[in-house]
Amino acid sequence: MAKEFELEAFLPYRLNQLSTGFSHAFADLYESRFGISVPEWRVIATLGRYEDVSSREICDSTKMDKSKVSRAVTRLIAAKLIAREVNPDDARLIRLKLTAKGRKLHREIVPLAKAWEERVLAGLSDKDRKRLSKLLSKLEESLSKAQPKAAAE
Amino acid sequence: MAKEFELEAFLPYRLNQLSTGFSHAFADLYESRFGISVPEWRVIATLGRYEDVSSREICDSTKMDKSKVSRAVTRLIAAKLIAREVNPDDARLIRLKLTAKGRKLHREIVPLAKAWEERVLAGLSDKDRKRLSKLLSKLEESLSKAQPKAAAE
DNA sequence: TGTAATTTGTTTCATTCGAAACGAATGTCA
DNA sequence: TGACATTCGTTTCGAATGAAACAAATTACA
Repeated sequence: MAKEFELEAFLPYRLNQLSTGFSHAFADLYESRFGISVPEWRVIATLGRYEDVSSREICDSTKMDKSKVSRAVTRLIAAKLIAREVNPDDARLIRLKLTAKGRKLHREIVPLAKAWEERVLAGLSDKDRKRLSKLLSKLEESLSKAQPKAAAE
Repeated sequence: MAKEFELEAFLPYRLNQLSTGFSHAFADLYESRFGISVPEWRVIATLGRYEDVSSREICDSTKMDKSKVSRAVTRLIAAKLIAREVNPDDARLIRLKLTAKGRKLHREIVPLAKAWEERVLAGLSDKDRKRLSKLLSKLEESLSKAQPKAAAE
């Protein structure tokens, strides 16, 4: 029965430190330059990959709360970075897509993201990177099992 | 020049997913049972290891914002889980320590944390766990370099 | 000394958060 | 058809957030 407990070695704590640290560090890079926030960047990134998606699909894919997505979408439309279009088959679904301005931003920010990630991972060998990715996948899998919400049945 | 960008493979995004997912999953376990929040649990965990620390030291060690720590400390004192004591050498520093009630909570929650972590890591071999820990260390190191705040000079 | 700068912890403020309530649209099923 | 349930996206609401202002205590240093 161990009585010592080191918060610094505790997995959720370490992940939290890394997550908030990296998110802020990267956001510092693009927030001032492009005037978008973290949730907005995620919506842009999603639309850069999949055109014509609905808010709900963005929720699913980014696992962001739907009110968060709704607010990000509202701001991005106001900034004319994305456009909405009602789905003729289901008026509840709204088809979102990047505008020309949004595509331009996406083209500029993606290399920035890649360069930034590269710098963060600079100390890791190719083998280390693969290992890291694999281990994170295992954790993701473990999380999805632990989360009763996702495993709705 | 790759034009594809997958948010799901982007490091800060993955870390954020894991971090918020795990934090919530674990918090669900103790919030209802012990009536404490995430920042409060961190303060308790820190005081469980180091007695007689000041708020500032908790800030340093947990990397939480000082207003966050201040609020957590206020609530924990109100709940009689920790006690404050003015440092006779420097009246700005407040020596915090667990009360008997706080130590009891700590004794109960630590095994819970360990068991929970064990469950999350269940799919990983010992070797994988060591690798994960080492890789996270490298990322932590990379982050501390990238953060100009910490490297104040 | 004494004055300015720094440190510590609290509080204020505007913003952000997510859970829940909500309206509108669609689906289900008798 | 009609009644009820469900889904999608927005909005409301109370709580949490972090940056900045702040008071009190200490330190630096002229």
